[in-house]
Amino acid sequence: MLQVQYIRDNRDEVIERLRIKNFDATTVIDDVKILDEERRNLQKELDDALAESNKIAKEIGALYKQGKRDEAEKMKARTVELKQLSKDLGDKLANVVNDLEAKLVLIPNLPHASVPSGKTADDNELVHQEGDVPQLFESALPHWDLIKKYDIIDFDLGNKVTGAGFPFYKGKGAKLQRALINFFLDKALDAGYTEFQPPLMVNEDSGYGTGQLPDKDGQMYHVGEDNLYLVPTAEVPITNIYRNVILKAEDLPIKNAAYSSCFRREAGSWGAHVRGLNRLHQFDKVEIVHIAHPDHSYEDLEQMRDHVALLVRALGLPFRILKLCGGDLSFTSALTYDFEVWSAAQQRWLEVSSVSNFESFQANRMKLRFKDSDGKTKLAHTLNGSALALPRIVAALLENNQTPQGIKIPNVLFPYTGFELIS
RNA sequence: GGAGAGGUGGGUGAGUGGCUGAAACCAACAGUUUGCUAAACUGUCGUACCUGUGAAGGGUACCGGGGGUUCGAAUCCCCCCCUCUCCGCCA
Repeated sequence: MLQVQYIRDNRDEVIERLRIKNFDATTVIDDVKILDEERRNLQKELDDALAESNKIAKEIGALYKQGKRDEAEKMKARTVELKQLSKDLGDKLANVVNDLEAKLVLIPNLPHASVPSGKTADDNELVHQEGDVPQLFESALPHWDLIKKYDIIDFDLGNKVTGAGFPFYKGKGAKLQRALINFFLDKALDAGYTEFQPPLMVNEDSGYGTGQLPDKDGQMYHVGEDNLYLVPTAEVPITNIYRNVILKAEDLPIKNAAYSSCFRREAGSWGAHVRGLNRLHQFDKVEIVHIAHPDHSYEDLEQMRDHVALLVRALGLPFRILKLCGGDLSFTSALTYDFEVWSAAQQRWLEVSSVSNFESFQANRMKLRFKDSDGKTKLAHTLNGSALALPRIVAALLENNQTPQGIKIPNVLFPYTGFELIS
């Protein structure tokens, strides 16, 4: 969430920039200003009342020591009043703070100055495209048929054992998964990332920290018995490592990478366009997370973008990079690049990575700060991106690389798969 | 699952009702000394909010979380959470 102080000092600018996200913030910002002023006034009154209480308590203590019981008893009358007063003020203050918070969480992150205006995904800006679109032979199949033909991924078994969206990977399909994960992780290590294996369940505080809670709780699987959530992405545990932490400036940037299974309920988002591997309840992903100095976070973003491009390129997949327009940008993001690979049999682009700079939006919520060289404690910037998400990469690989003889594995994966063809 | 112990500042750890936002030590930072390193010495050394706003200064809150007793709570009482140890079970 945004910092109150920033809103207070830059009202018009905030409203103006949020227009890019097609968000009219006028009312909520003015509410925030009013509530914030109320909060400060109440705070002052409360502090004054408590200060007087403290002073009297000290005097009473002193009087008791001198044996002046009567005088002490007399002073107690005022403390009764003050106690009631501070209780009332405290209650009022708590209410105002609650209302203020409730308003603040409604305000999206400010888009970066370079974000194009626009309403839908059609307005996203194409910033890069490379690779040749493969020409498939006559009897080429979409991946959901290929996986059956070669018996490498089994949705029916998943349906039987768990339910829709939980496939089994078998034989060379399973090996291919493992190969991709290891390939992605090795590349991350080459690029200077620290590898983590995070817990696959997180507590409530972590859900709030990265913003899945309170709004998007329906998207996570909840283990009620222990009040834990299955991670929708490794971003959640990896970023929450730094919740309530004050780092040193020289620690930045922190670059972490983690492979994890990801669990998403995807309630209400199923349809014809999400066949096969296009959308799953459980999938695998390698995630990269940066904690960056505010002055350099956009350099980090470019670095991450380059890293993801390197991965897709190495796999030989035609891809394009889009800069999301204001309307398509997520609530929490300031700037996002989407990576899409061409899926030859489906004849469509599939999103395989989303690389975002959240600036201090997440950091403010989870109190992720650092001590800068000027001695001041400031909010850090958080960034993350997929590097990469497996299922759609697999879908594109299968479709694009199919030949009458079988599916060709990209060269870079040979050392990991141990085979060159799925036949 | 059973039994017990415990949660205090970056760390160790003192503190059982007012003189404690918190001893001491360690770490860290700055400086003095120094051919270099080390050592020694000196100083600084929590966070948030309000006020002031160039800084300083002042006020309030925070000793796992919440509530209560009291003029006054890290300290007493109640509830909750978490961690550790031993036993049992077990990948």
